[in-house]
Amino acid sequence: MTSTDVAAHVGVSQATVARAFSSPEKVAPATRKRVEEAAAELGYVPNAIARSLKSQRTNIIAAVVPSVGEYWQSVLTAFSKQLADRRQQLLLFSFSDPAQLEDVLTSLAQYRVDGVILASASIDVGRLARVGSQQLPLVAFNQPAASGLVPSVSVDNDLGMRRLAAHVVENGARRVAYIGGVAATSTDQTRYRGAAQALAQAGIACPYTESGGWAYEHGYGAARELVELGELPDAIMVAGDELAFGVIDALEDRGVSVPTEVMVTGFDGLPQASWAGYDLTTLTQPVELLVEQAIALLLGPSEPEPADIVVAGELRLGRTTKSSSIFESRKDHG
Amino acid sequence: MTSTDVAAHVGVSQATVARAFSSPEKVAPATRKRVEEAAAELGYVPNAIARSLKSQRTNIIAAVVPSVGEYWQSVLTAFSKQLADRRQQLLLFSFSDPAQLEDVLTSLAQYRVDGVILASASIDVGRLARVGSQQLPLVAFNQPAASGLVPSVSVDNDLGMRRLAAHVVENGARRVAYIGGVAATSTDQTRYRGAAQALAQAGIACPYTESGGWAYEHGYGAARELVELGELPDAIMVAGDELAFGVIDALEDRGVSVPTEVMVTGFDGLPQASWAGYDLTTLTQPVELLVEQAIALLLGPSEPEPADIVVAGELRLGRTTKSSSIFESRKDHG
DNA sequence: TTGACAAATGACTACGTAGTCATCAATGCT
DNA sequence: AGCATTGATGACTACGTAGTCATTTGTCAA
Repeated sequence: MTSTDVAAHVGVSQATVARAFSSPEKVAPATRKRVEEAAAELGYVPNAIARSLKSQRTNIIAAVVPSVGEYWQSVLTAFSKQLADRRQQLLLFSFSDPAQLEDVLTSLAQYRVDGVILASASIDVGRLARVGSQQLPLVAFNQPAASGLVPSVSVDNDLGMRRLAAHVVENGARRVAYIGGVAATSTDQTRYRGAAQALAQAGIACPYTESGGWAYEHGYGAARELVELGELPDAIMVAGDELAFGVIDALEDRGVSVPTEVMVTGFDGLPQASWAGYDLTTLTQPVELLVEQAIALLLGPSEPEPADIVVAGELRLGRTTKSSSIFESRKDHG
Repeated sequence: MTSTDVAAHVGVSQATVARAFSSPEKVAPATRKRVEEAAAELGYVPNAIARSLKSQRTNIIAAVVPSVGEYWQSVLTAFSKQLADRRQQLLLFSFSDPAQLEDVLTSLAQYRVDGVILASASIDVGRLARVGSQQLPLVAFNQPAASGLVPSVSVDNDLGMRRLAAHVVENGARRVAYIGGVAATSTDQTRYRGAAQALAQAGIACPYTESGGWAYEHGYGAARELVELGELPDAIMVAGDELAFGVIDALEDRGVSVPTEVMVTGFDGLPQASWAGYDLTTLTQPVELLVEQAIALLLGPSEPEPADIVVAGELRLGRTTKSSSIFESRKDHG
């Protein structure tokens, strides 16, 4: 069923049928009505493939996103919603292993999408630059390393961690440990640096432990080791919420009470951070806003010149840093 | 940069360049090599849009998925992974409100995808039938109502709930309450029926409470009301894991201990069910297997005649139904 | 009444590819 | 040597649409 078929049925030319759908104002109301009725009757729907070929616009945005991780899923949800509002479709490319990225980018290139959102901490800078060098509109999402190379949108990792650090210090923490995700990623580095520097200003050291991933079990494992080594700090700052959930569960499984004995902070502001079971102190990323900015960069009127948009997050205070009496007394003396 | 450009550069015809990419075995090795080198040099990548137009296959599968819900996110992840393995792309159509479905299906029709996965509990049967009546390959995912109308793949909701019910009875529960999601959905109905019938066989009633949604806060709210009404049962069977997390947190927030005072079961087997903080007894859906079956139906060699594939889930026993001494004694006397 | 002008529509073509068919060279067989 | 067969390649065209340009129709004013 093509526009030509409909045209024959109505007794007009194919061009008129095409116009009736793509620019209705150029067709006389009476004609338009006849075309629409015939289309409905025959079950005709414009072919987006053919339109894309002719018009050189697909109305499709590709998202390259890691296939695991609570955080990325929430980002994906936001993208899908906001793109739908703008009548764009989302072509999803997910990968579990950075090694697959090569394949992903290859098949991505074939689809002539209108833009690409690159969301992953683990894309190395070289590859990024190569992708960016194509004429394809591209936005890096929450990838501090992309700064300057390609347009990017991120939460203010540094500021966020500083605020969390200030908060735990204010609540009386004097010894602080940091549990990171993957040390090789720029996100991990930026966050740790923020925490370490803020703590250093208060004269507090901040030893770093790499958990090796961003998932619950990585956090659980890292915290378990910390407990087994003894010497628990007053607070553990964790690089991501999902890790933090694992840290909390590992602590409590071993009889270490949060926050009475150890405070815990996260980062991301996942929905689960607000669940009563965790009620985590964390930095909530304004995901909707970040996504909005990313889409604006992509679909904006002009070519997005390499712009780096950094948005501040919001401090969420949960029970995991409620100052206990121990810390309170210490605060008084400090 | 088109195949014609590459052809001119190499000194062969456009047809040969096209063949070098789409069916390399039909091109002499030497020629193929020259074409590949020229393509790499010029940065040529085949245009999937044009190919789709010509070949009438897009290699794109559309997924229509609710934009919220932990469960759907895990399903989506599985689809995206498995489709990538089969060199298919995933075009994502998400919706937060069933009213948006009309729009979604309209734009979906334009893209001439090779198949559609319809994953939602809240698509009404009439609409389903209408979509199914097109010649478009379609699979309904976890939608009991689709049976007979369109090919479908689901977990065995009935069996799963029966097994959970048997388990709580075995652990000594005598009074059981059921918290559902959205009563109008077939998933909710099927699950409740399974639980109610299994419990009836043990002579136990199973009052149903609708929570009004599938999210954490719906479960939390429903459980809070249950507590405030007093008369707590021995066990609460919940229609979904995410709801169950809310139920557990609501109970413990109000000083009701799980499982000592009340047992809780879920359904779905989300990753978080295995987190130590919840360690939920639930029915784990074999998501990877379900997805595999759905894709097989879609991409299978023949037209998928309306087949209903039902796969059994796996019982996961967590601490939320560990039989306490109270129940143990009761079990002895039972 | 006629010329000027706008609105509506039709004819035609290009977008980039892949499949069909034809052509040509090389090989194997009798 | 002559013929059939196979493999490699080129010419050509269709896929379904939208934009360009030309043509027709209708309207209004002088």
